Amino acid sequence: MAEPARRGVPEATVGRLPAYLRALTACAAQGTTSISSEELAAAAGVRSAQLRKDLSYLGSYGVRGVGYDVERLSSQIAGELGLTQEWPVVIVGLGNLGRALAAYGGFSERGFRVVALVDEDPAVVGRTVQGLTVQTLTQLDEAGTPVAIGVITTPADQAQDVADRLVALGVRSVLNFAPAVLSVPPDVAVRKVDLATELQILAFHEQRRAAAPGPQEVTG
Amino acid sequence: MAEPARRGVPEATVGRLPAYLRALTACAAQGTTSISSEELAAAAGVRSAQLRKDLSYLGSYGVRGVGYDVERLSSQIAGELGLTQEWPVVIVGLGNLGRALAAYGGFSERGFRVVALVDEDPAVVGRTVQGLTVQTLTQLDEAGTPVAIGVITTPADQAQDVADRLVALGVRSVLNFAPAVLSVPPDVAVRKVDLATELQILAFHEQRRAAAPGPQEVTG
DNA sequence: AAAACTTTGTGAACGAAAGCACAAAGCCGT
DNA sequence: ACGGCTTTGTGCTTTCGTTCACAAAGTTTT
Repeated sequence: MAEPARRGVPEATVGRLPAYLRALTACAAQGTTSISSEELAAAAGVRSAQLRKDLSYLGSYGVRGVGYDVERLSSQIAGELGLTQEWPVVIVGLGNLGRALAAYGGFSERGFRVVALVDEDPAVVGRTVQGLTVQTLTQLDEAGTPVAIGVITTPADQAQDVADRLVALGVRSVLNFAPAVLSVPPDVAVRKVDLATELQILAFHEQRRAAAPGPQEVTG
Repeated sequence: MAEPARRGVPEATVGRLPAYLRALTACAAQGTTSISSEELAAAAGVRSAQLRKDLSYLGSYGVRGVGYDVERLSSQIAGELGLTQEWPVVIVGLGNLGRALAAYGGFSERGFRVVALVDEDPAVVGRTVQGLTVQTLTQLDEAGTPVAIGVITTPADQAQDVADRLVALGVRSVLNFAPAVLSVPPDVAVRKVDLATELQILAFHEQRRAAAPGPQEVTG
């Protein structure tokens, strides 16, 4: 097991690793112990050449003529994604979306634990949601709870302020659901999920279909 | 106003148009009537050169030495995105996320109207949520309600079946929140929003920080 | 009216990502 | 042990996206 030359996994590859991991997990659940790049690629919705190239960035974990060991590749990817440890997550903004996320089981399922819920509305602060007492950002700060990832589900006009305070708290990874452009220090990672944007992109294609016939696939 | 040579706006550009539109709307609300590419780019979180190139795909709507007319550019982008008409949306799957989306005001705000809510759970079917009666996919089919965009918020194992039935219903744009790879005909547009994937990508960067110091920005 | 200044629009350079195609490497049957 | 078969890993090519840098085009000042 030589040290793989992992100088820089391309961002596009990183974006696909979760899909590979999910497909592998499904395979393992079915009892499959070995899988070819062709099969795994199909399960993950990519081309086999792309899958092999992606995996090559992590090192050589396949066996020529056979394929990949499901168990081995799973733990390799999980390790690469940092899922061997639990990351503490705070959800800021307990509106409809924030509450839905708090209730979502997908967090704990794989390496993430919601350790705090934050809102500034006095009508919500102090209440218990999903077994956690809702607190203010100030209270979270004073409590000194370690937090790695911040999920922002506040209205857009509060998002920047929340982001600033999260960064001050030591959070260096932010998942932003608010429709706002966040400006953060360069060592902070921000990912944006925006429902309205997605719908508008779909509307663009819907609109174009009306004008110019001819099928076209759209990938995320 | 010559016909712009709009043979193919790049997908990457389409993905940024909503952000531009949002920034322009904010400007208009502040009373700004004209804006330079530099300012608008800053508001949208991109480089000015990229903004200008993006806009150039839609045609020339700026004035050299001055900038862009906020009102004019807004309606140009809105038209390009197909936001001049209302798109009927159906939400399938009324779990936590589905209900949160149903309650979310962001739909109607800009050209989208939720016309139906669908679930297969008998305990939910027939109930009224956000002023709409929850129905089954079969009922939706029989009712013949026109639907352009389908939002899937079911568990992963039901997503493909739902997608198939939506496509059969005439839906050609799908927004998929379920962690599953959907296979659809080539003329159907699919966009995927996956919380777990986003968190895992953040975990990757969080993990890498521990190993290799040195700041790096991450864009969505 | 002409000079000075500002900002757009875009050709060209650059870089990242995707896809192709095949040699290398391992299995299996004889 | 060896030949044939399968599948990986990867150099090369092509496509796509971003950034640079500047001429063209407009505004403002004198």
